[in-house]
Amino acid sequence: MGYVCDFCGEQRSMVYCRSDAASLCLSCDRNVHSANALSKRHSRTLLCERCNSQPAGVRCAEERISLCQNCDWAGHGTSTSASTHRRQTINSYSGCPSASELSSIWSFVLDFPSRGESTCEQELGLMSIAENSATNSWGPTENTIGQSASGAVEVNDRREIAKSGVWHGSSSIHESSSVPNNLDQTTRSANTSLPKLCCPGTKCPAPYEDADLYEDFNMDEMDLSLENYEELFGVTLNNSEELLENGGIDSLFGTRDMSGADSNCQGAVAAEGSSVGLVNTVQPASSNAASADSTMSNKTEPILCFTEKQGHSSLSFSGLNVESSAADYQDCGASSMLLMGEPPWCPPCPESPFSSANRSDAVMRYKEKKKTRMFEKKVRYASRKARADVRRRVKGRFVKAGDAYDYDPLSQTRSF
DNA sequence: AGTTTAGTGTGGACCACAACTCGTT
DNA sequence: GAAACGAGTTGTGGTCCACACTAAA
Repeated sequence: MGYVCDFCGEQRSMVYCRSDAASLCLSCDRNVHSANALSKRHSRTLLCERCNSQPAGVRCAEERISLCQNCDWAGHGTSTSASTHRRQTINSYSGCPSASELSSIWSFVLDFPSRGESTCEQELGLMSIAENSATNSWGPTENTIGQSASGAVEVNDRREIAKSGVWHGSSSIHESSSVPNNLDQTTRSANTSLPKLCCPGTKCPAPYEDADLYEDFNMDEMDLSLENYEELFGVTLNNSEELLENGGIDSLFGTRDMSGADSNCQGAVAAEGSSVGLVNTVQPASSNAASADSTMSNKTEPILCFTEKQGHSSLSFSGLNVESSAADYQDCGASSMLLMGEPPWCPPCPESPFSSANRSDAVMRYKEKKKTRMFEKKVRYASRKARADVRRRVKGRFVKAGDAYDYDPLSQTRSF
């Protein structure tokens, strides 16, 4: 069970989609989840390599295996030797990431000991980033890469970063310890001409000037920074709480749609920043009413927004300076890739009130909170949805089989 | 400034029935 | 304890409608 793709039944499954409760190979994952705006929002993660039926939550660096919670507990919770294994959090993504992008999320994905030879991987390698940047709906990729000279980030650079597997800006793998930061050169060069990120609530000296600070940079710390908005930005916690209540980081970063003219990031100032990794990761996004709501309802409140205009990137907070418009987002597709991991948004610095313990506590709290909250309608039973999708109706209501209908989803015809 | 009207947005109810849950045998 | 069975419950999407809110007259 779970060894082969639930969709094609041929390839070995690699990722797990909770929404569909399905294990898929990479190509089917891509096919299935590029079908429509809703499917693009499905959150997927790697499949547990032990039980092959559950979504993996961690990766054991020692065993080089991705494990679900149960298998992780079984393997590491009991054995004293194994319990010391270094483990990385594996988080989910949505949208239609390309091969490069996937490999940047899961830097280890290409050297799975047991799966490296599958067709999926071959296909993975064949999927070109050009194809995706031009055609897929994974956010405004064409806008976020290939910057001007000042931006100094080109697609090639990005690919190199991806290859290096230490693109922590987007990787959801949290390995904060001591991965050599190949990003240094790129970030340094980029940072010399790009605005610096600054966290008003903290006293980070020359933030992000030191490329080491990028080391731990990914989305969950972004979450964290919002969770601790007050400390970080000196605004009332209510605002950030409400922001989170209303969809929080998901809406801000386009993991949900934002439709219509109201979806523009209502302004942004305060802190501007950019990072090579982040440029490709934090994508403004797309068009979801819920998200629009959240944005709307908080439009006078601090809003964190990433904007990209003519090669200039800026990551912004608050709600004043409009650097982006709805048009910027409308092409983002339903879902930019959502990367959840440990977010090094505001990296720890000596003066920061954030001790690492507090940080991890805050991350835990936020993750717990996020887990228990339903930000959007989730289809629990795909089979029921499939049925409902094809059922005939009268004025939107289901009708008995054989009865007259005025709407047939399959044929769009009427029986009377 | 206060009242009325028109327009817009939102959320809940409704429908049939396969899938699911749970208790009983 | 496991399996089979039956009864009750749940969840699915498009449409309608009541209600709340806003802007204009």
